[in-house]
Amino acid sequence: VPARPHTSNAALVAAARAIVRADGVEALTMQRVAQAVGVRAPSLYKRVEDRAALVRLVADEVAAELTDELDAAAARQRPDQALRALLEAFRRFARAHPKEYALLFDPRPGGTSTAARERSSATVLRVVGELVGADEVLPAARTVVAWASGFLAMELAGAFQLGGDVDEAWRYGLDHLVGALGGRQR
Amino acid sequence: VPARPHTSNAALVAAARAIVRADGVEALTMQRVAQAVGVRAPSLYKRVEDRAALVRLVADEVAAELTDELDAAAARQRPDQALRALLEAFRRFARAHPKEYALLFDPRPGGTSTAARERSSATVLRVVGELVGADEVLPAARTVVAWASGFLAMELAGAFQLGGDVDEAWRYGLDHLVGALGGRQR
DNA sequence: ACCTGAACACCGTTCAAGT
DNA sequence: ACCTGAACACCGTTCAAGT
Repeated sequence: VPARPHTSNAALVAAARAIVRADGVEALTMQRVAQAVGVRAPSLYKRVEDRAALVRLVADEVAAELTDELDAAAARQRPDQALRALLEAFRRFARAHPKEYALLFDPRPGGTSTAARERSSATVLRVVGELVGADEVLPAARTVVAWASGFLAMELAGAFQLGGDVDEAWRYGLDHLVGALGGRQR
Repeated sequence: VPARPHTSNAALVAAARAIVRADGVEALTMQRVAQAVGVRAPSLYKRVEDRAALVRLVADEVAAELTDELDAAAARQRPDQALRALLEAFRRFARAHPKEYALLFDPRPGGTSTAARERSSATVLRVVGELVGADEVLPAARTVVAWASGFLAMELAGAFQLGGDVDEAWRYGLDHLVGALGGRQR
């Protein structure tokens, strides 16, 4: 007598993501996911290799959404405005979904799949490339992403502890960085 | 009959740090520290509040060493050269002690004490302040630290996967950032 | 075909009992 | 004063047994 499924892969990922959204990756335990979908923990291994694979599924979903928002925001005419809009969208997403965003830049088990990484890289490379040209696009994109991800890691961790206006610091970095990459001319 | 100590606080921190250096924070378990200093895990709680406190002790030690190296490197005449030297020292330290460095920018339990944070902030603020002036020092320092820490988080995580020269990307960011903050005009 | 309880090897932490 | 074994409440994961 074959047993009927009590859950589905989609329900698994949805439950896992809800836990990450609420309490962060470290709260994503197999037992908690199992409880959320109405089975016992060992049953999850019928649907997913291990915990790291489940984390990866959530990370890929989040990465896809982030990429969509970056794409939409960067649909501007002038390259410097497109880059500014992309970076603003990046920060908006990170602040709106802090725990899910943190997942994307977490080096531990899980991490984003290479496919998801490539898709989001493509958007940034296109926008930065239009601003600085093909010769410099790779180092320029790395500079921009390093700054933005570093800034948000610190902002979300509450690492800006010396007072002052965090929005002002973001704007300052954005202005100087986009300016240095060629946003001044034209 | 009072029992004689089998270990010391210093030995505890030294053992904990050796584990972090070798295998990263996630390998720092109470049992492994206990084994390294020759006692059982429960005994550690006579010397340290809990695991997070032990992590913090290691982080503070690492932060102090990093600050020393930043201070030494930034002892230059021209502000732009001092900032460049400080950032090069930052990257050198991170690459020489990747696991210990990662501890400093890890938001999880532990983290650096506020005292250690203030000491390293002071160095960066002084150097950046000499370059951009008092008005802009806070946002400028945040821009620089965000970029450098973001870059190293990605470099150490192996997140630069599109090929190209990582050293070139670092130099590109350094040049454009220091340039944008006033390093052009001498 | 899927779900389960029981088990294993780990965690951090507490605490009464030893010396 | 310090150390210990035993215990508790967790983890992830495996697997034989159920339906």
